[in-house]
Amino acid sequence: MKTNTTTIKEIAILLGISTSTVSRALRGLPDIKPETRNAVTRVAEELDYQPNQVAKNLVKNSTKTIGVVVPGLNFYFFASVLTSIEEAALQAGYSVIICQTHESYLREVNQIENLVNSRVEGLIISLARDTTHYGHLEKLIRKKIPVVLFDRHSEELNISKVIVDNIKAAFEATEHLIHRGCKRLACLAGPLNLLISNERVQGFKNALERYNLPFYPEYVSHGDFSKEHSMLQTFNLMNLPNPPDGILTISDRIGFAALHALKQRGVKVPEEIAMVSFNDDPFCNYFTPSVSSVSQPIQEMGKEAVNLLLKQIESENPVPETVMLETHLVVRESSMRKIEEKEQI
Amino acid sequence: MKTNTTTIKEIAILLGISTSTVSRALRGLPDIKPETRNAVTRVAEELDYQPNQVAKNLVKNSTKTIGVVVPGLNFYFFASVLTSIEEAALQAGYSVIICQTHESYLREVNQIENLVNSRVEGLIISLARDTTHYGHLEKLIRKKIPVVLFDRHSEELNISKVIVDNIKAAFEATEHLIHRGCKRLACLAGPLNLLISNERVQGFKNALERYNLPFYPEYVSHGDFSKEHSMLQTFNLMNLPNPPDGILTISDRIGFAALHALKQRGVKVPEEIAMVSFNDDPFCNYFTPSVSSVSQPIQEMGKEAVNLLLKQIESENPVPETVMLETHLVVRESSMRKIEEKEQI
DNA sequence: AATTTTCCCGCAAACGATTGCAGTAGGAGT
DNA sequence: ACTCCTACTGCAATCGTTTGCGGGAAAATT
Repeated sequence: MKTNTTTIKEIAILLGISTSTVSRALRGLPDIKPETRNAVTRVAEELDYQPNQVAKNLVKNSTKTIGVVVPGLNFYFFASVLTSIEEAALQAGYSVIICQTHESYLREVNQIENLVNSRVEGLIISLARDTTHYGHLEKLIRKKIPVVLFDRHSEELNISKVIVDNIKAAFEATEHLIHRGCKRLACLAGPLNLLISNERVQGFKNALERYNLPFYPEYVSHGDFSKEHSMLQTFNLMNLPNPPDGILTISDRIGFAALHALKQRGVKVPEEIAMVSFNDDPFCNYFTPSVSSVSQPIQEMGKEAVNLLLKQIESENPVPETVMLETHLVVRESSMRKIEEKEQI
Repeated sequence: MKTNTTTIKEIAILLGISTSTVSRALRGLPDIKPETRNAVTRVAEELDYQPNQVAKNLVKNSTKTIGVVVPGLNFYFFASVLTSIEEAALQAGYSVIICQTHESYLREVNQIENLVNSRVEGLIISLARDTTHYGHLEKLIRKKIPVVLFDRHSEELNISKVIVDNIKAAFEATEHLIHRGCKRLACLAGPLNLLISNERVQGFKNALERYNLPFYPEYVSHGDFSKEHSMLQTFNLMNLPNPPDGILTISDRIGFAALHALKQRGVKVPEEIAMVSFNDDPFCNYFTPSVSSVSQPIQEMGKEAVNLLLKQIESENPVPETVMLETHLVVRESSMRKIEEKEQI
């Protein structure tokens, strides 16, 4: 259907003046006689004039928008970071366009291309699960389009990032399990090509090593974050001849599914198996037992991502920066088993 | 920083031909000599030419985008509908711009205005909690901008909608509780001005009436969906001289909080209090007891919303349509109390 | 050889705004 | 009466595309 849009030209014709005068009048520029200004604003009001942002963008050669590309909105973590990104962007006078990749590499490439074609002034990206090569991102660098990666990044890329020390975070979470008396520790990880997953596994391993606990490869299981897969991974762990007594899951999505699986099996958490997870989803509180989880500084991540991006947009010759933020472990019931005296730290 | 963008003009100059030829060559239009076409595509490739969507939109006077405005992305329901909207839009060759209102009326007005200024070709909207007057939507009608409301709508507006029969859904959920032997039914509702909340309360009342159960106003409690408020509402119910033995919550967010509160009080669910909720969030499965909930046809809602919108965009004189979709109650543990013989239906 | 047709390609306007510069009218200054 | 400002306003170019129309050269027809 044909939309009713009034243009600056129509106003100009109606008043018998030029479009430039109308434009200036509407924007409150000086050098416009009060009477004409009033006339213009009155007519604009009457005709419900709304400036065409598309035309504005073209002439200004600037859209004042940034694109945000995330794997999905169904995850607490991304939905929340996104909200804080939006907030920070708004403060700076930018609007944001949100895109989901649904973990697909192809979609990621497409979405980024579309955003670039729509002339966003910068991109904040968290990589899809399936992204293993980075030509599309290198292209952005070549085109000098400001980019900031967060959470799901890649070491290969010389791009600004805002991340957390996943190795340290996982180390501390594992350490906590060890302190609570766990001896046979398992880890439910994500896909093999996902950096943050591997980093967390690394932290897990480091902790075992530090505390002289044996590391069995079969105790580290990789999955795709799905509920089904995660539960399967958990069952597999339980079917081992010597099941673990502590599990680190590298995401709440996995953790919740694992907990569910354990419940189905009638395993007592934390008595028989203690558990720590990642992301501190608000639902952690709702579970019985409530779930211990590594909390990421979501607000700050969004804010920092926007900061880094704006810095790039504004500076003439920006250098990639990496901002590393602090995590903290939120201890809840799922990891609080009673410990014997001698083990207490 | 200055972005490296190549324009059609640069290609034209480089090849000593006109921009129109370049434009036609790139778009595969006829009437271009194969050699020139090849030359153009080669240079375009080399220079990483990406068409400026902004300019395209301006001349075509069409953006092939639709705007989606939702209260927030943190809710399973909206995040999911959104995904299915995106899917359907993509199929039809449209991209979507997602906006959150964070339940604020002002934000809703702003976001819609921005989208209109950016010349989206239509809007799919679910109203903010705080939206009580509808001038901004009536303006859209006046401007003949296609709009579809979903879920959170208003009866005052003569606009296309895709909704569910909330009264019926709540009736059935309540009926189910009655069938499971509940006698003193309570309802945890949303804000007083929220239509879907009131509809669900109405369905709740209808069921009580139908089954000759008394209705006590103090058993219907209104809140703002927040965890804190919802828990408080639950405690208040429990503090009544004669606490309920069945609760209908009009959203999982409220339901989960209520369940949490009941657990804190040591109330046995469903034995002492049975519970049914709304939205069928996947987390319903994870709770102990798992939560009975009214499932909404999320996929269809998104698809239908896009359908209705496209119909408006394409037709010359569209009439508002209302699509009402079917819900179904998913019964889980939270409502399955053992019932005595005589009560069995 | 003259005419018609076909095949390519370019000119220029258009989309809806912004903006540098020029121009006009009226009043002030001398 | 002349110049000079000042205060407004309009012209026209511009942003990067698309597109209707016209035109020239080569090929085909007569």
